Amino acid sequence: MSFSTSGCENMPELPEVETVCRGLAGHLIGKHIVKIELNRDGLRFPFPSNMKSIEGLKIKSINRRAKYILIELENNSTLLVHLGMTGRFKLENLRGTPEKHDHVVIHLDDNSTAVYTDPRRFGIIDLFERGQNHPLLIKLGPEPLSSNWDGEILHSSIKNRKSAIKSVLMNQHVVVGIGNIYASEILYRSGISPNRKASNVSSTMANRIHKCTVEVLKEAIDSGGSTLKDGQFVDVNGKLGYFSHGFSVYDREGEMCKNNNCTNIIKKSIHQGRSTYHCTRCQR
DNA sequence: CTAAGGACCTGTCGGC
DNA sequence: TGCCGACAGGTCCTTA
Repeated sequence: MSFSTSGCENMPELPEVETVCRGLAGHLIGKHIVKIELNRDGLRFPFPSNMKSIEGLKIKSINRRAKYILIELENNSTLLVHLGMTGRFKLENLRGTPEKHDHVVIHLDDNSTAVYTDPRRFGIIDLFERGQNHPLLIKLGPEPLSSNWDGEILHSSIKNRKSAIKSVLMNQHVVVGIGNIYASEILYRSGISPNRKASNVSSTMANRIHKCTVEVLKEAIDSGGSTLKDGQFVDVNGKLGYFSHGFSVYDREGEMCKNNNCTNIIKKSIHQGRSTYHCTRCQR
């Protein structure tokens, strides 16, 4: 029995990474890593030379920081994983036929495996010791769903920025976890144009963005979590979460605004080379 | 410090 | 059918 669905794309923003973490946690915690199989030298960065040192260690917990998955092991080691654009995990009770982009296979003591697959190889897998600060984690901004972030903090961190609010929301130094899809979704719900200069976002607007960010991300996590629970498709992919959630504006160019009294058509524009979607009437 | 653009990769899709 | 460019959900690095 395999727990992975096949042929799925991956879409890792905070809710998807959170869903992956929960899926991994349910299957990995308490097990020992008997072998780690590396099928290439690295992904975006070379794998650390001491990767084999985690063989024999027990998996204690799995946490998320921003879009990073942190697999905490015995011996104070932490396996850090970033899914990039196309990374995903497949959980297999018995190792199936290797697929083309299966780069890392974690073999567990019950003969199951967790397989990291990533066609574009923008992902990251690294190892670091607790007490150390991993360089990729140091400069990250606050977690959007924590008490370390609110409308006032957002307002003060963006009030001098000249870029469009959409670009700033995706800046992981300002707040973590928001990517290209949820940036559009959050601003739509906030009623704020993605083109608005961040410095022109008032305190009131910043509070609205904060509230809508929390709502949008939590709803997405909930829909991802519900797909994990049904047992039939215990998938650490995240696609199911997106599917059952549905988007209000993302990828809806030319379609009707979903706001009840609005008959406008969703427009597509480009910020920093990334597609943005919004309603010019509902968002100002 | 901020902002903009290129770079890293493969796969897919639409147009000719 | 084949080729070619555009584009895809991330983020680091360089340059101004």
